[in-house]
Amino acid sequence: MKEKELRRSLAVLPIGTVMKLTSLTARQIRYYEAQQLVFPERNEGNRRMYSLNDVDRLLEIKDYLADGVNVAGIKAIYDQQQKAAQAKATAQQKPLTDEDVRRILQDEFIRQGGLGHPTPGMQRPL
Amino acid sequence: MKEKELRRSLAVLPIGTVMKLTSLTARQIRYYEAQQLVFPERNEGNRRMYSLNDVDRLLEIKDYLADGVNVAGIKAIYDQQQKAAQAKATAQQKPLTDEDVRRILQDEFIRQGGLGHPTPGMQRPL
DNA sequence: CATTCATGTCAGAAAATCTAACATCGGCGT
DNA sequence: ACGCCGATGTTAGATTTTCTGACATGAATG
Repeated sequence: MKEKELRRSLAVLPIGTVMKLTSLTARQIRYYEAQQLVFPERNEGNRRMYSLNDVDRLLEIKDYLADGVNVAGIKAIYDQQQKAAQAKATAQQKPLTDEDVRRILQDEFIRQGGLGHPTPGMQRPL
Repeated sequence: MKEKELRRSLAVLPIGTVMKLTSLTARQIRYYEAQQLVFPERNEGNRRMYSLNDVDRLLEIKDYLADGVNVAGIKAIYDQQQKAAQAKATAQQKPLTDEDVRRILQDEFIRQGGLGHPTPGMQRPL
């Protein structure tokens, strides 16, 4: 079940796609980031890249706002959650080793090659 | 299990992302399309948009090529598969109605709002 | 050696995204 | 009523990404 989590947290979506998936405007999405509600990555060219988890979170934010919760409230909720999660993580140390991550990355979603640009000549030997 | 299929076939990835996920160059990806091995969608601005299924297929193509199968061979394989799938589809008619699709779209991945841009004022009534 | 296949590279145009600034609009306290 | 603030709209100019089309190349092959 670990590769699914990785997949969902891979930042692969540009803001245009996220706009369509959430029906939010770019303005809104960037504003929520400025308010520390989402934390998209940036690609080499400084463009925001979102994961499926980010999309989920944006949809959540939209729900909260529609329910009358303001941005500060939402941030408080997330800060709360994060503190709880952190405590839990501290409890059960070392749940996933670097070795695990490497193995997973070489798996289905990113098979032979994947994100770590291999040298151009790299090919399965025979 | 149907929404997973939909998710995987949603065209949400720009070519830059696909390049990273597959370690293919834009040139290669476009060439495979010209050779009818993949069929990305286009967005309103004519940019290619890929689904996770497309990524899988590109990784497959990469494997085939590494194994010495040329593009014509790969195309033959896919044409074959498609013919088989089509026959099967003809056999069991109407496996998924438009209604089903609509219901699924309104579900998890694209929840309230989703792709079908609702009017700006649209909000859950109270 | 001339072709063909798969890919590289380049140029110019168009689309997408970025930041920063200013505008608007609804609610709310005074 | 007034002014403030939170959330969003809009615009401008710059930068990045992607597009198509053309020409180049290296390996294999007849």
